[in-house]
Amino acid sequence: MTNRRSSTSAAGKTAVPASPWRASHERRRDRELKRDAVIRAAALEFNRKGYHNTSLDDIAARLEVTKPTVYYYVTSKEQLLFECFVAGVERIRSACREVRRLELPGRERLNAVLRQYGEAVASEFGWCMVRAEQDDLSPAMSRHVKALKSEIDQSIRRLIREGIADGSIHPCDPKMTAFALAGALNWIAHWYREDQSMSGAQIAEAFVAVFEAGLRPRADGAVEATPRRRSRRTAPALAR
Amino acid sequence: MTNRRSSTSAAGKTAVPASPWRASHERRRDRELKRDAVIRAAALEFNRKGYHNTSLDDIAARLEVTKPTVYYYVTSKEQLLFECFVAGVERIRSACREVRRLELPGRERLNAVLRQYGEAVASEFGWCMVRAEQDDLSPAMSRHVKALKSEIDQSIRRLIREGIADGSIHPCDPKMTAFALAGALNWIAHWYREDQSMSGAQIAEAFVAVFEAGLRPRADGAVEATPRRRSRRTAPALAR
DNA sequence: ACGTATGTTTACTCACCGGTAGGATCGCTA
DNA sequence: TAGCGATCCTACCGGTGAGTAAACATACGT
Repeated sequence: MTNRRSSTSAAGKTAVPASPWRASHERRRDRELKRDAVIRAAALEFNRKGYHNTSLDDIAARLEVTKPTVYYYVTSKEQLLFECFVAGVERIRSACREVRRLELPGRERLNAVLRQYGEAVASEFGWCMVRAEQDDLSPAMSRHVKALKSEIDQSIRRLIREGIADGSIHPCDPKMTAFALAGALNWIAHWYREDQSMSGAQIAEAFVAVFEAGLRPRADGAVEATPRRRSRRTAPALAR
Repeated sequence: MTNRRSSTSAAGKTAVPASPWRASHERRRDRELKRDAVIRAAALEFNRKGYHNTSLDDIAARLEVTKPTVYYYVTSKEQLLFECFVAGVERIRSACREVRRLELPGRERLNAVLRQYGEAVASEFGWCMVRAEQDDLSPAMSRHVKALKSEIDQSIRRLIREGIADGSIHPCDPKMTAFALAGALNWIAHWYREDQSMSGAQIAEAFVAVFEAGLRPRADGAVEATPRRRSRRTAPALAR
């Protein structure tokens, strides 16, 4: 849930059992916990019915409180969406940062990011992350969202360029390729609700395999880049 | 715009200049034209601001008429969205049908469909096509939408299977591959509004190239499957 | 014991928007 | 030119849902 204010100066384990600070610390901590619960509840509800079809009463009901209580932890419905978005996207951003330390060929680093990306999109915040549109947000927040998305896009493009440079990635147009990869992964949020026959990690892995191989048959007989577990089930759903 | 009722029995060119039927024919034709204009206006407006942030007054304003006039051609806002969806999707469906006649390897046939798919998503109806969610539609229409989407999905999967069978497509999981392809293409609708540096056809072509090649370098030196026209421009946008 | 922080409620306002009733207008036909 | 159907308007209704005011409750510090 990636919340700031996670450190309230000193820790609560200060031996003193009845420290005058403890209570206020615990309250503050409690508050954070509740706030996160509110955001999570919003994400779950947005998942089910979409942003516009979810009222704050719905979210409140899920938490078994009333609407004003929700407003006690959050200033607006818009902010709720924004926080959900951030929660989802933060995971990808950190993956982008982490990967820069790795001394691996570009493609491997890219794959690592894509895997995290896929899992994030399949998480409870995936829907919000993917559907948070400028239409639904104030200009200020919209800009913020756009900036975060753009940052990720640029990271992916850079990884692609680096991969091409070090020969681990087939020469291609970085921009279009990044769009294609991100799009495929983003779309997971649309069908994952209905078709949960695989875990987020499994989906991410399967997608990476698809991306790597491409459609055209390969000269070398390599069939699958990664050992695959077949999860055979009658699987519905589609483009949607 | 793919509208039924396009043939009103006889044609208007019956030599008789003042046929008593002509007027009514022309009126009927006129009506269809106007109806299509309404739907198109809705699509354009949904494009700009999203379904929920577009009021029927907005749509009416774009047409320089009033809301009841819109209702004269359409029974509900929901229907408007539905029609836009159908307009977009129909193009893909017909591509799927057409392609079955072609005596080509599976991959080529798949590519043909994907190209149409990409162009459809980049059209004015792309947004509606892609974003028409069950959340926004009545159960009945939602089912209808789902069925159409599913049909397309199944077509793509079949083409993939056939391609694998005839050796023109690298062995892979048809379901996941179809999801990845459709997702990448669907997502075009999200960024195409902001980044129109390429035409729909160009984007479709670029995507097909990406899909074909895959990320992993190829043993054969083939760099690009299709001769590419570079459209160099500073291009913004990203994952979104 | 008592004021004060914090947390939660009831009860409300207010704007917007989908949809409709009913009337005015225009062009065609007789 | 009276009449009729098609088209489009003004004016309205009703529901919904975001957001708020203010009371109420509980626990905390003193």
